[in-house]
Amino acid sequence: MDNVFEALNERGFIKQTTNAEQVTRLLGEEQVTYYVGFDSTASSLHVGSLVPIMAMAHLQRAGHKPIAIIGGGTTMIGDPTDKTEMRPMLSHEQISTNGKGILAQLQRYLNLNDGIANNEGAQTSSKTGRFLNNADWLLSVNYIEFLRDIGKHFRVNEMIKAEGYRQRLDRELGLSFLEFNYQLLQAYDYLYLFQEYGCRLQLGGDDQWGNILAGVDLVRRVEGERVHAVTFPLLTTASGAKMGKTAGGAVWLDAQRTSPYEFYQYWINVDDRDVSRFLAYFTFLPMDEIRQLSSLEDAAIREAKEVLAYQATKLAHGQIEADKAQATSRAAFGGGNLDEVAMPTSAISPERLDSGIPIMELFHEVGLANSRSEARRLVQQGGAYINEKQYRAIDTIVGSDLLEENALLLRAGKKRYHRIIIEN
RNA sequence: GGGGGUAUGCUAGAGCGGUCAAAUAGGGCAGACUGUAAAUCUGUUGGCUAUGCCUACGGUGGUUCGAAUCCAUCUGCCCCCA
Repeated sequence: MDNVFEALNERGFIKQTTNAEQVTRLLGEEQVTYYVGFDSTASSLHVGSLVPIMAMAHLQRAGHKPIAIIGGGTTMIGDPTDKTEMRPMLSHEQISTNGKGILAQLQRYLNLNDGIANNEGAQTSSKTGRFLNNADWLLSVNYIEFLRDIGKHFRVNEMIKAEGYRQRLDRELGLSFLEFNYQLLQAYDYLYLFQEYGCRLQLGGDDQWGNILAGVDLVRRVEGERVHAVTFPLLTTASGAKMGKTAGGAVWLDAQRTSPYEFYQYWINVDDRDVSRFLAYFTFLPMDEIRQLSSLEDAAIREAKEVLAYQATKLAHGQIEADKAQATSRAAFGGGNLDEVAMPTSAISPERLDSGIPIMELFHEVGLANSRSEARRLVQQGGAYINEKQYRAIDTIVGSDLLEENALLLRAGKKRYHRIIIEN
């Protein structure tokens, strides 16, 4: 059987490692406990977090044991490395609320227990991972002890050489002492997880390399043990944008924020040049199959995109939702039967429709336009369709005469659909 | 602690006291072209009971017939000195 590390590497997950050979050997010889920290500034993860999640899942499938932590303690400080400004600080309660949402999402990909609440949980196997909040150990840290036990291992001279800090210092942007400590806390996380759970591998985005290494060093200094680090490349789309950004903002894993259909559409609409990379990252399909899909050209690339969208949606929302999303998408764009399809739908009373509704009001109400003015523009510019017929007059009144099989199919622009059915 | 600067629409960034809902760029949206892709071109981009009205240029007060533009003060951010 292939070594997981090699498999990950083949899929493009590996950017830097402390030592590729040693990591490979470690993963081949024993069950390794590994950890990844997740941003807990929101109650949902977005597709950008999918890279670490998928990597964790590959590792767990190979028999290793994950720990996912949310930065209840560190988020309260704000990581200075990737930002030119401070990150927002959140309250403890806020973070643990967010954590619940994040855990639920991670559990779709990983076999994880809430390590905080029900550690005694029933169906745990040796692979079952943990979900922890670093606030649990960071908040109780005693400052003097921390300085003495941890702080003494850090050289300020070295810390300020780090790219992230240096940028902040060079630009005279200022770096608060609070932020300067971020690295120590993250390093301490690693030490703690090593001591408590025998964690010997940390993974993270490449921007975390410095912070992760600080942890590796700390473990070596304190415990005299060699632990490892692996980073993922930071994903951008072919057009240079950050991964997972779309018109309406981020693409979330939470079905409430980004519906499975929208999620599916995100992947379908991915840039051609991103397809093969994304298949490797965001699906579990064997590489042979991915290579085959990647060889498709021109319009046929859409087949590959469909596979990508279906697989990614299935992972995030389950097969049933993925099937629905696919059917909807196919119907909407492939000329299939739109009536049978699950798309955003709302109901309207027959009385209201009988008395007629201005087209602007209708498009605004169902969310295809954010305001009446926007709806007006949409109509004027020829982007408003009802039952696939374009309406350009802003004084159009939509009445029951337009019903087809008791429903109205609204479309805004080329891709956004909404169906209206009659209430009964 | 002292001195100075800055605060504008989704973002960046212009803005003479009237003609500013506010230049320009990016982003977004729509149209054309396409493959539900990219690139390109065009239009559009505060709200509304819509040839007009309302709300907006960090907060609050003031000067003025009239302020995003002037004054005072408060707040945030930044810089210099200590």
